[in-house]
Amino acid sequence: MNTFEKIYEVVKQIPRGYVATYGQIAELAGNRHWSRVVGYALHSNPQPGVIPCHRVVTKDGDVSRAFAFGGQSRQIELLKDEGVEFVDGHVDMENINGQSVYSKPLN
DNA sequence: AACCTGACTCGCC
DNA sequence: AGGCGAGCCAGGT
Repeated sequence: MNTFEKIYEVVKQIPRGYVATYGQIAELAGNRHWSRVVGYALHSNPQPGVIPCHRVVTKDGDVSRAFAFGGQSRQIELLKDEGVEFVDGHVDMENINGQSVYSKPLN
């Protein structure tokens, strides 16, 4: 399984209402240094509709500025619609489900 | 075929 | 405290 495959697997397992950071995904995929690759992998987005790339945010909880899916606003709306708390235009990194962001087990 | 760049993040200086 | 470099992979020029 190549790097992209792993990344996609991890991203696809992000539960609704949660968000994951690039670093988190990279780490779960194998190496935390893949954060950059994670972004690129999502950029390719080979399987739209299957890979919830809108649930992936930066470590600051901000959506990617180059989100080519309808704009950051669109991504934020989607997340809000899933129950993700937003504060000042970014994901509430401290209060999602009472936990810290996406601390759910990703296996 | 080699080099550059890109949806990132962390550690040093 | 802010800025810069390093580490990863794939696709385009």
